[in-house]
Amino acid sequence: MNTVPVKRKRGRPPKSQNTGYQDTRQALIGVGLAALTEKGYSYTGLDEILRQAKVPKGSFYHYFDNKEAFGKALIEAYGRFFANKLERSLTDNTLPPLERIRAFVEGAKAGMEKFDFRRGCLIGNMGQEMAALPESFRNLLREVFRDWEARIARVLEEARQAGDISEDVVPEQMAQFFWIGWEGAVLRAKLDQSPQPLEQFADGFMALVRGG
Amino acid sequence: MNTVPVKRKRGRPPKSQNTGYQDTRQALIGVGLAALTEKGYSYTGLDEILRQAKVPKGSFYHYFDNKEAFGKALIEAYGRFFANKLERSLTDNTLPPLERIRAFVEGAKAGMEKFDFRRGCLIGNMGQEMAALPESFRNLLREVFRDWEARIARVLEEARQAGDISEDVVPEQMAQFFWIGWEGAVLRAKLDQSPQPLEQFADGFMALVRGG
DNA sequence: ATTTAATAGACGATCGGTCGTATACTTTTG
DNA sequence: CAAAAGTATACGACCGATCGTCTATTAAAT
Repeated sequence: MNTVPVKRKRGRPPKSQNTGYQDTRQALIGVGLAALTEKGYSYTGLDEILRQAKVPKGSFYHYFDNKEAFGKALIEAYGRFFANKLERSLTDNTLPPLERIRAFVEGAKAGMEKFDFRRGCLIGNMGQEMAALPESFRNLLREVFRDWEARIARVLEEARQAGDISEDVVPEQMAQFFWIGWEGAVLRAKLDQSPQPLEQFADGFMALVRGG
Repeated sequence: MNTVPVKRKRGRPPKSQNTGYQDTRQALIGVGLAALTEKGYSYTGLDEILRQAKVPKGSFYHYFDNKEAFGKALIEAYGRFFANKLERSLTDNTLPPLERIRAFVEGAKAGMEKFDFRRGCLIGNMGQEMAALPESFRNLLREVFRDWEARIARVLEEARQAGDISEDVVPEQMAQFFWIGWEGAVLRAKLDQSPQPLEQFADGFMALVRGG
């Protein structure tokens, strides 16, 4: 999630040494992800991101139309990053389906702990901020949730067919329940600076799907 | 939650007509609650609150030391307001315990609908923002949750004794689970502009406590 | 020579916060 | 009891810092 910035001269850089146009852009996105998972969109100023990425202010608007476009890029980047992380746990066929969800939870716990529970979920942060955000973000955020939901639903369906969970749970509904509560748990973990809310929610969720 | 502002003359107002010192302060808090439940602390500027409350800037700093002190007053005001609302549902003895929680959920649904799902929970908003907030807010927010938790736990204990829910649910733990997930549901309801996440979570929660 | 990637720096708006002053009520004092 | 002193509330101009954005300019690439 971090990219090393480069010291640049004024004017167009020579082709030889440059690792390409994407470097600066990637640096901005990397720093942006770190900042927004921590403090959200509204509170994070461009200056701070630019300073951390060591990218001059004038350059920002070369790579992005405005802050809104930057925000969209971050949503997309985070959605992809997280879907990937999720999929790594959820497709681990050495584990039974429910254990894979558990594995994701453990991974997330470790991830939050690593940053002392300062960083949460970028999508959750922005969802909460929605009233202060460009309306164009709403659908992007919802689509990310729909994607994540589908991935959990698939695993629950597997669990159902394996007979690990009650016959009458509807995987799609349970998956929605999972992400609703999960975002709440992340929020609370940040507030309490503890993994306990994540565990608490995960335990409840497991009991729910097992008990039907 | 709203207070009507009055046009004031310069200087200290005469005692006869004035409804007292608390008027301006109350107007600020009323407008502040509306603004913060919608957009959070960081994004809400004092100027906006002052404009809406029709209170000049100079007066603000007469009633509050700074924005931080104002924020604390809002947390307290909201905590009290909400605990009250909560208690009205939870002590309705014409209903069995679990139905009272359901009643709260219905009330909250109506409340969010009334404002087109723009306003959420001030405590949840600020919890998510915590990384961008004065550290002094953290304990206040946690205390509010502890208070709300105790109230739900009490009802769950009643339900347990009435035999409405599984013997082996631990009321305190379930109450924590409730608020963890509830804040997630409110977040999602704002994003989706729909009461469905609130229902979805409530249904799951009910199934969980019943099933043990 | 023209185009394009990249930068420097300034722009107006707004941020939280301060200050001097106007007015009304309360307390102290002679 | 009246005048003076002190306090409570209100007002809005102003401050430096920072916000997101934009224009002019530089230098490499074609």
